[in-house]
Amino acid sequence: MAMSSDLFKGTLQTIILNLLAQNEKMYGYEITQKVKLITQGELLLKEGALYPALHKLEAEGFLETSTEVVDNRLRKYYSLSQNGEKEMSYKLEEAKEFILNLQLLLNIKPNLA
Amino acid sequence: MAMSSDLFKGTLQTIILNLLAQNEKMYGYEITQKVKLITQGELLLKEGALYPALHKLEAEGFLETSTEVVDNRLRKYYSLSQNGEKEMSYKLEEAKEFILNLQLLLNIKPNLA
DNA sequence: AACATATACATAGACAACATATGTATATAA
DNA sequence: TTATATACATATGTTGTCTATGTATATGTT
Repeated sequence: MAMSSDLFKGTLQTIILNLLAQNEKMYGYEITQKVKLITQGELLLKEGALYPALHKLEAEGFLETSTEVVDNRLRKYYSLSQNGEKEMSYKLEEAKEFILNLQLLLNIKPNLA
Repeated sequence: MAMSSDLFKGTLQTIILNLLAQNEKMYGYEITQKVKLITQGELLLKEGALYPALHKLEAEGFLETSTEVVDNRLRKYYSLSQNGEKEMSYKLEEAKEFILNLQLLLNIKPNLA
């Protein structure tokens, strides 16, 4: 990643799982571009961070893969397994708690609701 | 730290600087208790994380120290230097950006305003 | 009196995450 | 022809935090 330094450490898995929850199936390069788009270029997800994270999530049984060849280039699609959906829900709640606590600690106005 | 896993990685310096911006001077143990109180025990700041972080911030010139003896026990008070105040402002803005981007990526409703 | 817990500092070593750098390969734009 | 975009992957290094350990005093419990 880049720019905002290492604040995103620890959130990468949550981000990946959440994107896959919203998109059904995605391939690695697509994820990097999606993240870049959503954050307007402020977060640049590097291959050295992404691919090991994907492999780990797959090894843990949270992701399933299928490959396609497009324009003579390989695409490895990832999608959430059932366990992956559970893990995603869990990590999302955890992230919400994290954000609230961080806002409290930094004295930032928290979400109204 | 504990509980919410390693989500807080990368935010510790920002948290410390911000607490010192709000409290003028604090000692290490006090910081751990303050964090525990604010997060209702969800974030437990460990000495192995806190003290190295304080030493690093001091070495970088962001913190100044003074010692006092209370009840025969040493207290090492930390306070923000001028550079520390600047750094705090910078890191706070960075943290706000981070939270917004994270909320966007996780499809969580961001702060209204 | 003995023991555990709270207060208060500190460091050594392990681990995990992410960054940097590098590698392969095809397609397209300049 | 060269650079950039697409698309995968891994080896190595750095860094932050955690675990564990150490010292020492004060207080609360049994």
